[in-house]
Amino acid sequence: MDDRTYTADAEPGETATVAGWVHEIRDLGGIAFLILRDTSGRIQIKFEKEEMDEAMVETGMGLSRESVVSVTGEVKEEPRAPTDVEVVPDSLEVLSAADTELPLDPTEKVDAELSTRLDNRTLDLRREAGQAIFEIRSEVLRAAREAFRAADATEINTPKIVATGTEGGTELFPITYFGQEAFMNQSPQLFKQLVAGSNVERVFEIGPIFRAEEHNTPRHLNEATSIDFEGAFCDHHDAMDVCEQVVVAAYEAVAENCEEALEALELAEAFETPETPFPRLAYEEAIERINATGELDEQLVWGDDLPTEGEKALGDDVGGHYFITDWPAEIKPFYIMDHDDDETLSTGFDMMHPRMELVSGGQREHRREQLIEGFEAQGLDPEAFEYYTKMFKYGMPPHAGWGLGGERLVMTMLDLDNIREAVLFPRDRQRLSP
RNA sequence: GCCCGGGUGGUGUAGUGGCCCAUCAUACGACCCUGUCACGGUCGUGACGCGGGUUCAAAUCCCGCCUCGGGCGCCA
Repeated sequence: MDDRTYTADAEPGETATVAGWVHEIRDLGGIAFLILRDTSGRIQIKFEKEEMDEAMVETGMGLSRESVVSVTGEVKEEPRAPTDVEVVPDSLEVLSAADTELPLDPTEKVDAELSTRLDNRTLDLRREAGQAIFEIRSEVLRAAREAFRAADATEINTPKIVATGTEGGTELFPITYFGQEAFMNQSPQLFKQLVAGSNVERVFEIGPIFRAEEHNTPRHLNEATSIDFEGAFCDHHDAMDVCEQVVVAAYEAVAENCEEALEALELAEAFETPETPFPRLAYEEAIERINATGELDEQLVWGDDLPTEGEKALGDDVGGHYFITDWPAEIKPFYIMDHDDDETLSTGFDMMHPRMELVSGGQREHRREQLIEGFEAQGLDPEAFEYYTKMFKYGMPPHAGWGLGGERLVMTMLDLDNIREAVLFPRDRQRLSP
């Protein structure tokens, strides 16, 4: 198919072969128009029935929507055509005929529910808006990688099949590993720390995480893409700086390189890169501001985790991305370091979009004694994490890092209603296929 | 895990006890139409998630199951 021309590249005056899907056929009687769609756009094919090969016209007029065809003919300038050019066909080949009844309508004359769309993702991605989300997602990941490289971080890949969980917190998917009990990893946390403790120093990973929580919300997935950073000789302030850089780089790249996709999503006008620096609110200030909004029935007190309603009230109040820092030590995991001068305060931070939490991070506990105490305080057996704690005996530098929900980044960036829109084949409480 | 709300032609919907052998759009089939661009016109095919119950009468009320979505908790 070397000689195939994208519909967007077809130039008047040349003979070209275009190939794609039958988007629509408008048969006006003596003349008919076939709208052919490919990844680059659409082009009109004109059929003048009295003047063209009878068999070709018959084949063309008999095509069902979404059939795949290849058309060769002269490309002509034509002001009456939708793109100002049209193809006058010499030959037409049907590469794959489609059933006449489609499970969803790629021309978008009729809506489809998310569930129907996910069951028929291939057809769903023939819609401009469907394609646009994943073009943008790809750009977000490209830009994030570039920003990490600019921050001297090395891309790594850590195991997804593990012997023990990471933090004890969320539920894990159990699997059988050659007769041994094993789990799907919920986070690269421990492994990226082990690499940050090497000469590699600064690492990032973009990969899947698995969480077996039976939640059923528009912002949770059981298989998600985590964008992780960990850097040796970094404190939580440095980690927040990198976080901000990566998120802003993603927005900037999308604004610059995804104009068409943003237009397809009707976001071209409204799209804005968040302003930096993101405000950094101490936890204490955050609960005070939430209380001051009066949105909550009960006032928050020191030590409370932030309820969803409170996060939203604060998000509306702040109006953009922001960090919450200096959490009470007791509600952050054991591997997060506490402040030197106040053990009740953690160096843990969250980065928030007004709609939801995007990032969780902090400076890590690199002192082995304290780390082991932390395991015990959280009811975990340090013995089970020997592979991890052992390395803290051989020179573990101070280090910090964070994890960013990739789908949440795309979802909030594009103002999607449901996080499943940002995953090709989402895994949720009830969906295991396709 | 707890709680709430849905499931009607291929798709998206109207219908909350009789007006329904079920509305509308789109798709599909047939016919007409030489510049459409949501092409238009005429005609036609096609559906009440499953099982049980209440009632003279059930898409509509009740129970169970299946299935989808949402809220909370928790989190990325």
